[in-house]
Amino acid sequence: MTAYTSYPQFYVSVDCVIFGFADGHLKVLIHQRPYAPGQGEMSLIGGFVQTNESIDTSAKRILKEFTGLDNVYMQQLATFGEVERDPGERVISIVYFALINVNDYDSTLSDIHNAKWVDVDSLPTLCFDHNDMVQKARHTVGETIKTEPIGCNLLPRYFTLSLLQTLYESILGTPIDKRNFRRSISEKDYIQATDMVDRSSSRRGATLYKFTSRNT
Amino acid sequence: MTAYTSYPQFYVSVDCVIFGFADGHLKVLIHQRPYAPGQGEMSLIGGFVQTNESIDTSAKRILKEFTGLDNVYMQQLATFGEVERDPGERVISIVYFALINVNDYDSTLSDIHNAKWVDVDSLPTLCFDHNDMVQKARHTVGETIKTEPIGCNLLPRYFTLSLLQTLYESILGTPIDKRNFRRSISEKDYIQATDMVDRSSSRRGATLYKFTSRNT
DNA sequence: TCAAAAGTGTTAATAGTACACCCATGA
DNA sequence: TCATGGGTGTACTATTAACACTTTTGA
Repeated sequence: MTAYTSYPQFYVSVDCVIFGFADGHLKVLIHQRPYAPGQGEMSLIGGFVQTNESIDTSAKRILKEFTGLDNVYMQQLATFGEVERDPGERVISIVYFALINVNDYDSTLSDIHNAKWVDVDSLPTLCFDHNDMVQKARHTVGETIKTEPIGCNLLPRYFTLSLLQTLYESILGTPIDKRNFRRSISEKDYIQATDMVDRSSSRRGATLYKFTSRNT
Repeated sequence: MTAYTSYPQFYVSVDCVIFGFADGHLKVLIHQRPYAPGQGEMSLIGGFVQTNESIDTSAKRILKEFTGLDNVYMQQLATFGEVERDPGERVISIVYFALINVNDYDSTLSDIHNAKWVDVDSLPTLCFDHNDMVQKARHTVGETIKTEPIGCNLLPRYFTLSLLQTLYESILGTPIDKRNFRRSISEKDYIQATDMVDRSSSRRGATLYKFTSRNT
């Protein structure tokens, strides 16, 4: 039980890159750090691992605290462990990213945590190595969305193909040909048309689609 | 400086999935765990993070201790943090994988550490969650080798195309068509022929190739 | 009637897959 | 002379990329 006592112990934190999609842009939830070091700087959502929880559980707890959400698509990204990454104390940080529907987000929590959604393409300077974390997370989301229907986690239940395309474009950072996009999407079996029509964004109206299995 | 004192601290270990290639098979270096818990069980190469080193540095140090090697291809894989993953104490383990040339391996270290190379396809039961670590590492190596010339780290400086193909087959776990393999490899610019011939494995002799830039 | 977004097919290029025989040599 | 591994090309299929016009409808 005590074979390890000669080894040092460390604070271990979890930082979450929480992605959302709004106004045609990929967004990240950040907040003002409430304590030193870096007090007042902008920061990813994070917290410390507790003794009674696994790191996955810890990530879910933190996400719930800041968004009000359970059952969210979440994935471990990487662990950041430079000695001086946190100028206060040595903290090893395990980074997760999450994809959430911003409409489900409990916006009353914004005030409590000084949190806000910012466009991933115009992110301010964040504390410590948090900008690196976002960059890496964004890259991974981009690679993943090419093959997996993870977009369902960022969109409302019903959505138009134009919105879906805008989502892909904002994640990948490149324009996509409309016809090629629609063909490739329809060859997969992720989504299906409904008989509903959205008239809010065009006179003609656009067919509303839904994901076939709402995978969390 | 003391804003974090109310949070718990943890032992943080690094476990390394060290891959080598010998006898036409992908191998992993494992050893007999010298201390409790799990004393005597087979284990990945690992150690504890020290206060004065980053986690990357820690991984390199551990690799050097067990193989004698510096400047090795190494990549962080994932962090394992179930509460009870180590039955002795709570230990959060950051996993790296490394690709080394088994000929460079200092085999005198085998005796010191009770280490041996075992075929990745007939791995014994390892302690804790180490089998999961190997499985995940192998998957990542397989994905990576499809697009990156990481094979150079597993092979001797000069090698035949047959050996290279065997390497790919052993990593991917599937047979590959010889002509297609040779074409696809020659379309990339990873490797170039030398004027040397290897006669050790065939009467006719096979052209020896080398990687164009020896990336570590 | 027109502005604005929705919707729709074809062609060319590229990448990937399947497949079988001759070559050079030492024993 | 023959057994062994080395070396080579072609046809088919699937995937990806490029590209422009018609439809619907509310203002």
